[in-house]
Amino acid sequence: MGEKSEQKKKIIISCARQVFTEKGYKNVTMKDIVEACEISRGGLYLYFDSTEQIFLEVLKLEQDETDASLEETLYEESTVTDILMLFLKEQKKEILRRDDNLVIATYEFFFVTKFPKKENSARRKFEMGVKLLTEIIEAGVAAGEFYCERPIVTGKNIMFVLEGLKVAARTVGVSEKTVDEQLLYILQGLIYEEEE
Amino acid sequence: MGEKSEQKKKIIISCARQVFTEKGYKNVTMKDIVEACEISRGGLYLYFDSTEQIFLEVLKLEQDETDASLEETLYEESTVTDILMLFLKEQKKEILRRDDNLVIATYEFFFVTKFPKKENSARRKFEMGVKLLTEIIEAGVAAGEFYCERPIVTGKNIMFVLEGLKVAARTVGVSEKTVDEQLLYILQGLIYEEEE
Amino acid sequence: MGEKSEQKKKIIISCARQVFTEKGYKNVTMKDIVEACEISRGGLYLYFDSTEQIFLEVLKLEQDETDASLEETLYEESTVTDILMLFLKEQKKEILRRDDNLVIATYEFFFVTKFPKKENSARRKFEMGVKLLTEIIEAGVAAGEFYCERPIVTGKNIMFVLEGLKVAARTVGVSEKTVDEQLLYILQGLIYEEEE
Amino acid sequence: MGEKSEQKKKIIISCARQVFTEKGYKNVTMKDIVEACEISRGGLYLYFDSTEQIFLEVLKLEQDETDASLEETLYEESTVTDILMLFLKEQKKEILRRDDNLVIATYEFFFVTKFPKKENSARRKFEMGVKLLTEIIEAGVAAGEFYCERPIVTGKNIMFVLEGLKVAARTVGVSEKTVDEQLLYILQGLIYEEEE
DNA sequence: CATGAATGAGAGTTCATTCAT
DNA sequence: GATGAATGAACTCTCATTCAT
Repeated sequence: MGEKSEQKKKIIISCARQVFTEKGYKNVTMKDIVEACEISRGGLYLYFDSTEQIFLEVLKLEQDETDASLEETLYEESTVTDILMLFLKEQKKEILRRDDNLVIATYEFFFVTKFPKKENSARRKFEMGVKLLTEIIEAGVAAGEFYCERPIVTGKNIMFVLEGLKVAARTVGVSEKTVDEQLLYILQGLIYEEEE
Repeated sequence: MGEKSEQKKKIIISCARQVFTEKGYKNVTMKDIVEACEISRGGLYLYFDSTEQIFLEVLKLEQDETDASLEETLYEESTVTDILMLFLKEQKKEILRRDDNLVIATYEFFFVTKFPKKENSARRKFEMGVKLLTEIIEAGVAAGEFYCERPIVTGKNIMFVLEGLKVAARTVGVSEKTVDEQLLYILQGLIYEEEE
Repeated sequence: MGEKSEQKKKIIISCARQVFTEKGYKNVTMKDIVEACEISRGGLYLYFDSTEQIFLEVLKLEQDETDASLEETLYEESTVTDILMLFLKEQKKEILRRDDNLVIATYEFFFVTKFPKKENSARRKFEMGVKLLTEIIEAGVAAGEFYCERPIVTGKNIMFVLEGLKVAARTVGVSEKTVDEQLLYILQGLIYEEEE
Repeated sequence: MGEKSEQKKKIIISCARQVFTEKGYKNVTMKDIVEACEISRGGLYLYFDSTEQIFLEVLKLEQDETDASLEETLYEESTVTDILMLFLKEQKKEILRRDDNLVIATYEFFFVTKFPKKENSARRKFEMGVKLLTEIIEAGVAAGEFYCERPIVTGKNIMFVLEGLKVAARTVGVSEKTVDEQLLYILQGLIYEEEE
């Protein structure tokens, strides 16, 4: 497959992403994707063999983009607290976002497929989150902005809270107020409070 | 429907529960349930119209049982800390449980079905968790065992962490060590530390 | 599946037989059979999973019928020569029969499927033919009607000639005259000629 | 089409022959041939429109080669019996040959295609076999080596036996011993036995 | 001439749902 | 009420064939 094919592949992945966003993972058929791409039935099979394969590519693309945007924006901020707040703000967006949103499909996917533990991109994403938070916290402690005894455990804790919020938002429902409340709670748990 | 019918319905729900436990929500077909119940194809339709309906009943049953068992066991303990620890221990079991386990199916279900907000039993369960934790925390504060400024927010926070752990255990994988670490972290965040 | 199902199965096999007769083996699709049976698409799958399975049943039925008819008719004759002639006459019919005829489909089937040597019904049929001929010849020799040194080898030889005629009739074409000529040749090779 | 095209055509036919040898006739798709030839999909259609057309060319090539080799080798032998034995030995090879072998595909082809009687190369081959055998037998009779009343009928008979063996070898299975037995039987039927 | 991406008809298969018994 | 055979819509996947480049 030449360059052109790569181009086409990307278009398919992009259309498919939209479909997964709307219907989740398991509900999506090859036919859905065919129709979304305005491609022929057989045409799709030239590039991909199954919805699973396509979804994996969607995830890969997703990850690359996330990685890039994180790096880019985070380190422009001045204080560690600002960085953390920016991170949490991004998370808030992802938690509450209703429209363009792969979160559900991703959960479904990892629930259902017996994923080969390595190459599990969700895990990578989670671990990167923990690492990032840990670094931020450590930097904050060093800068005298934060108080934290075990940054790694706290980092993980925050990631679990965020994960819980994401899921809850899509199952039981979570109000923006609740999200704000929780993010503030996280922040306050870290910020050094002199009066204590 | 007479008594006999009620009886039959219960049998179906019980068999179906097993199926959902094994295959999640979306993967389960009416055929699967028919086979598990050793009932006739048409017979099943006398009681239920869809897997969705059946799953809702499974959830309802589940809830009743959970409610009952919670009430029962919790208030036998002596100290508030003990009660909290017992609660967390139960949660740990649910987080790590691999075999008999409706968690995945439940998530899937609430992801996919545009749930009628009322009657959302997952929400009720979550809220009950928050309420229980809040009560425990308040009792703990009153007893001088805990320190906590806003019990409700902390209660929610704990529930989100637990939710995050549950999901993570089924997607990216979570070790028992990590679970213990997080539960301990929760506990330590509450217990009044005099030296501070 | 109860008795009624058995009934239905037989109807399907019978319709399918017709289809195989007309189109050979490989050309037949499940759809063809569905249409021939005037059954629903899914209905067929209640009874059979593949054309292969159906064809095997057709063959089985075929065999049973052949076995029965052979036994029945053969032993009514008076002299061994008459018996042999009757057998050959039957074979002639099968060689030349153009209309109701599974021969081609059967060859195709055994060409293409890597048949489990045992359970190969074509083999059984061939061997039964050899056995029958051998017995006839031996009886003929005993009765002083035939001359033959090694009845088994001759029996096989005759079966191979008949096999060759059958195939040739369906590939290169064989005239009735040629068939008669060959059958006569076989007969003359056996009948004791005193003048020699 | 120029010389170059002829060249290409031959390459295609040669590759296709290999494919037919491995998969029979009906199982071969244009795709298979495209892949075997390492030619482009569209390219193949410049030369041939269907697998049928290609197979016909394969057969033609086959025939030319067979013709040539027969002529060449046969008439080097000294006695008629030797010539016949050589012929039968060649046939034995073809009967038992498992690997490089178009026999099955050829049968399949002539079963399925409603062959235009003329241009039926299988028929030509069969008739050439009969003619050759008849000549050999007649020569043998003239030389006093064979005894035979109607050489043409006997020639046909031998061809039918060989045909039967070929088919049987590919359907019900035939041991080498059986082939030898039959070839010997043919030979003994011809050789003049003085003691009689 | 040559390429190979694209098309769409059609085969195989599964399942929710109905309905005569 | 209960049964399970039957239906047909929908999905997956393959391949002969075309056509812009």
